[in-house]
Amino acid sequence: MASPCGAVLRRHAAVAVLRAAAAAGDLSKGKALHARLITCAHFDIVLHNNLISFYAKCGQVGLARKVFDAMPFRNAVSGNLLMSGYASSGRHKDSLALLRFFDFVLNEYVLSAAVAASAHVRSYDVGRQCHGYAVKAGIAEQPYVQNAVLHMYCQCAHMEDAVKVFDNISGFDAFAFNSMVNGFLDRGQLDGSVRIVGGMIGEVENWDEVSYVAVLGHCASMKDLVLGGQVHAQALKRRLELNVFVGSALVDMYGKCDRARDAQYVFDVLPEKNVVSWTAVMTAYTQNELYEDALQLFLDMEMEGVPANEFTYAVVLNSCAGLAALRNGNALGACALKTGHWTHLVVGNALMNMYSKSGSIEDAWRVFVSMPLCDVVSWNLIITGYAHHGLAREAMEAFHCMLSAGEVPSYVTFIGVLSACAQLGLVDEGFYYLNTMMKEVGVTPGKEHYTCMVGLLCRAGRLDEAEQFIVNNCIGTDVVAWRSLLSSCQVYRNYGLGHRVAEQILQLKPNDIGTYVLLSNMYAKVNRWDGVVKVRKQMRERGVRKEPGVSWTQVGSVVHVFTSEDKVHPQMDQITVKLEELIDQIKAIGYVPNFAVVLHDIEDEQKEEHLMYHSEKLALAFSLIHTPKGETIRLLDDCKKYFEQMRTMYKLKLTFTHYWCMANLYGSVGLPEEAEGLLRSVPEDLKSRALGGLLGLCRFRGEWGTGEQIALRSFGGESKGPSMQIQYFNGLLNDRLILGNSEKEKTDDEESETRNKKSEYTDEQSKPYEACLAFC
DNA sequence: CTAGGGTTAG
Repeated sequence: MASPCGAVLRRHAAVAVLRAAAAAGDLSKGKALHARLITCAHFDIVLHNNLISFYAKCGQVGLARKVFDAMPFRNAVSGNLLMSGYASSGRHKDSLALLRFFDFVLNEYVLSAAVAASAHVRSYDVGRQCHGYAVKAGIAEQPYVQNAVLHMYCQCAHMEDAVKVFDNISGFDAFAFNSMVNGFLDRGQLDGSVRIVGGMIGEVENWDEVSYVAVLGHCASMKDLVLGGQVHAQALKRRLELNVFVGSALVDMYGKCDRARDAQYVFDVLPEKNVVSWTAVMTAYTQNELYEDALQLFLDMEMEGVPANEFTYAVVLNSCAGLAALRNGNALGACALKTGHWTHLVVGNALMNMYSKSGSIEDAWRVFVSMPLCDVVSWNLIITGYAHHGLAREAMEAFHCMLSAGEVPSYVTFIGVLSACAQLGLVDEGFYYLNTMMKEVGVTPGKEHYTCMVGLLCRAGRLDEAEQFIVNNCIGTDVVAWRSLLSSCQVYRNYGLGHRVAEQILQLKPNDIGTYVLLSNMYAKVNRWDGVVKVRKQMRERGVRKEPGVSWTQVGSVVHVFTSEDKVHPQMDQITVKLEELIDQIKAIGYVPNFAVVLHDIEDEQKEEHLMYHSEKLALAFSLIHTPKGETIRLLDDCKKYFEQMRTMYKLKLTFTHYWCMANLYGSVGLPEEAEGLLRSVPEDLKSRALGGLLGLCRFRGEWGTGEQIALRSFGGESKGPSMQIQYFNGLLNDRLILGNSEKEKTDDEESETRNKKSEYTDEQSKPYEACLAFC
């Protein structure tokens, strides 16, 4: 029997049950009650609102909406409940769309929800309108509204507006400070975040855990390990280091400050690890070049049953990129496809990066065209990827596509574009991009761009202009720019300028081996042996040594890394036996042992050992033991890394020898496509000689057909006629060794050394591998 | 019957 009093009682009971069901997440209990209420209850706004609240908390925002739509009268509470329902299921757009249907006055609750939704969808316009409404309604000063507005301006990248709101707040409010720090960090405005963090330091006792995360993010961006350590100490004091958010932020901070071990320690003590903390520690490893450890952690994570997300895939793919581990990268790409993460922007970008760094620009392109959406990073990857691979025309074409797609080029874009211009010798275009277009899009040229321009001028043989350019643009203290000029001086045999440049560089006291090699070579060319002595002396003083060689290969799913004189590999005995066997075999067919070219003298008795323990040889012997007959062995080492650095980062003018060695290395480890691709990028003036390297390889392997094809293709449409090409190829067949035709082929390193000592050093290090492959 | 900010990628 329904009486008014009974109805009220029942309504109170129903509200209590709904709240309990919502707290327990018990959808069916609440639904059953709803069904009963429809038949017998007296419905008012409060009961309706409770139903909305219940459905929203159970994640059934669609049902909550049905209740809302069916209400005869609604109030601000109904609106707010529905909006927060949409917010918690991430449907911020739908939440904003509701505003048009609200037939009641918006209060501070609804407005802060609306402003928060605008922040989520990054809609400055809607957010500002809401702010205006709040000002008119006189509730803009309410703390919740004010903070939501402040956060909205930060998210929508209008820091000027945010600062205005921020300045209006009196006293210390953790929320406001946190939003400001994160806003500045997202925009990369470190000066701004320094100011805000400065204001927070005296208020540590008022920080909440989000403050720790924000300030740690600031330390990570600034690489401020001193402040970071202090924040860590404060977190320990308040037992916050075990909080998964704070812990992950600490891991990230240590990783970005180059402290991988500290990052690992923080991670290890975390009692609850989620996918973010796992990914953060993997990132720390990757950024500190501990790629194998990062990949191992990925497996550990899988073992723990924590599913990877798109960021995880991005990180492990970057580890693969660092290792040039094409097979792992491919497999991880397949996993990402299977788990549905492939379509994420970050995964696509990481895949492109991996393929590009592993030498397969075609695959990078395939990923690029199949990505559902791309951003400026994707375009940069494809442009710089093409430029890296010596495909400057394709790089320029991609750049023009980018412009017509309406994407705004960034700092990185112009590095790729200018280096492509340098490869193509497009001086005027280069200056147009530097002086006109970069201004138009608001990118301030940096050292990298100026260095590209130096390379461009050098490439065009305008060495004096290049020198002037260095001086005019105040990059005279940059060793890289001078190095670029110095190597060009050698190419163009301008030893007068070269000598001057060498003196300049010497004054800068560089600390990398490559520069000293160039310098000593330069002095040797002009017969200034006093200069060579000076270079050696400075090198010793600065403690510059040749870096130990590292090579790696993949057998099954494991990447094995070898260093020179490696003695720790568990299968070292087998490897040594195999290696001795191989060396005996190739000695029998006329191989004369060569020695690694180093700048330091090797004692006679150590020579044989150096030969034996050279890292590439170890990796090769290992691969041969473990790889089925006929399968391709992929062996990569620092040569590739150094080569790419010389070519792209330092913008060095490479000599024929560099290309030859690299192509030969690729060929000898079973990557003839890479060798061919590389040789296609050889500058015109060096082409015929570099081509000889690849043809020689074909000859060595008895691949006549391939050799002929390469000869035809590489010369096709260019200066020489077909018959000449074949003749050239055939002519090479008669030489026992390709390098036999010139004494200039010695590596730049040691030319002076060889001249003095008439020693047995040559650059034919790759030859034994060819022989090995011919045998096995 | 109602509310805010955070960690991982290039």
